[in-house]
Amino acid sequence: MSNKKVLVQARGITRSKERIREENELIILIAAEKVFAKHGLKGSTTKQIADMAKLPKSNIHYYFHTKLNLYRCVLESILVDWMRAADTFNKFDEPREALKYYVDAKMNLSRTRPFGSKVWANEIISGAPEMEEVLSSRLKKWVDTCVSSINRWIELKKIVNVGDAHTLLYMIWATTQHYADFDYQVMILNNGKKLTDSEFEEKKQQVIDLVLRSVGLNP
Amino acid sequence: MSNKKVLVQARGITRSKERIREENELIILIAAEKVFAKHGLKGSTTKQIADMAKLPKSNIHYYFHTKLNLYRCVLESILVDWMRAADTFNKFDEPREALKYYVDAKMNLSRTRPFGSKVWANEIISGAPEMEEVLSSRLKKWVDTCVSSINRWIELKKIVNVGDAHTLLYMIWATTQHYADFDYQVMILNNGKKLTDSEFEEKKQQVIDLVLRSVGLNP
DNA sequence: AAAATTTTTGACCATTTGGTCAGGTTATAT
DNA sequence: ATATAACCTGACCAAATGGTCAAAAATTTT
Repeated sequence: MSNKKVLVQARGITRSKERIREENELIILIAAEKVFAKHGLKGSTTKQIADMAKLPKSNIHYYFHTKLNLYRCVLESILVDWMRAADTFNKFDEPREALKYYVDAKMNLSRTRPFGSKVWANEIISGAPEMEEVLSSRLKKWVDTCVSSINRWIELKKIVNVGDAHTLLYMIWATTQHYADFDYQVMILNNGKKLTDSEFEEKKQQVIDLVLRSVGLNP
Repeated sequence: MSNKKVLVQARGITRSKERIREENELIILIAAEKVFAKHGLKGSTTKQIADMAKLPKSNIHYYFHTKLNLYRCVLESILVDWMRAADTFNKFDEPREALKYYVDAKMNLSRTRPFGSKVWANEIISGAPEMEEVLSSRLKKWVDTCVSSINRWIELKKIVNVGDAHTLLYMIWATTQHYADFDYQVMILNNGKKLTDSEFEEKKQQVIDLVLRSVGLNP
């Protein structure tokens, strides 16, 4: 019996069944994201996830059936946040605004959801066995519209001709995600201390400036 | 009995013992690098590595004793190449040259040794349990000298003031390694086709130009 | 050519792992 | 209040895994 449940019952309150499912699925998803981030799909064990969630292992299987299914659910839940950040790119006509807000959104995501970024990174590094379809359909489509925007900016001479627009996009992805995926390395090179919020804000602004200058815009 | 051995013996030639060890260790290291790149340390099995090397599992243990030791050897062997590329940065006084040749070297490494880059990425993502010391000693020292160079360029007004020099360094690392670590994603977004050599050369030049412009240099 | 050394490998083992299941508990509908 | 449905979990299992070992085969040394 969980501590939470004991507390709740001591007050004579009962959790509704719907709430129970909702709560536990969220607890497990959050725990799984951390464990998958650190060890990848194959390297993570359901026992580790259960311990992280402070639930018995059987409970994980009760809610998500298999480890692979839980993994897919984690990826899916990350995708939601990811696509929301992606939207910002097409909200602005001017490259200066679009790039600035997109980099800002991506950096914030790296700060607030580093484990999610790591799970994605692991998935892609290992050949995207579970995300192949998402990549070649949803992501491809989104990238194509971005590429069009960038190419239009180039035609209108609003930014420098970068050659292939993908190269710019990859630079933005890689640079912003670096602060999530390689946060441990960043910490070590920051004299062993995690970046403070204000240090992170500084870095964010610097990244924005680097990106703007890289396409010939004066920040 | 391996095919190779049969061939060799059919010609009445015997391999020297030293050569045997050298050869097999290399075969295993190359196989292990591929498997570790795809599944990480915990997710890779000695059986997978053995199959990839086309050797019996016992043979892996004969040469490297444990999986962890083999993993460390793989990391060590990657580090050699990695540090060689790093040297190019300090070979030039002018930022234009230094940045150009460093990005060039890093991009070439991503092209020729993608699996090594992935193993490193996995190691850092999972908190660098085996490479902590290397990171905080060798890498830290190298980064410090780079940061000094960059800061000097800024003082001499040879490049724009980028704020923290680390930010620039991270952008270069992230962007160049993206072509190794996320090669699968790059392929999908390149209409499912691997980048050809000439396409890769184009990308490389575009990355160099982006980096140079990002610090205010006209490529 | 015989002894010593190194390499090779199948058989084996203890442990770990993902997953099942029966039986108990808790909440909800009637 | 009782029946039904949902939730919970310890005990269990078959398969996979890292690693061992003894004995055979190949090579080098004497």
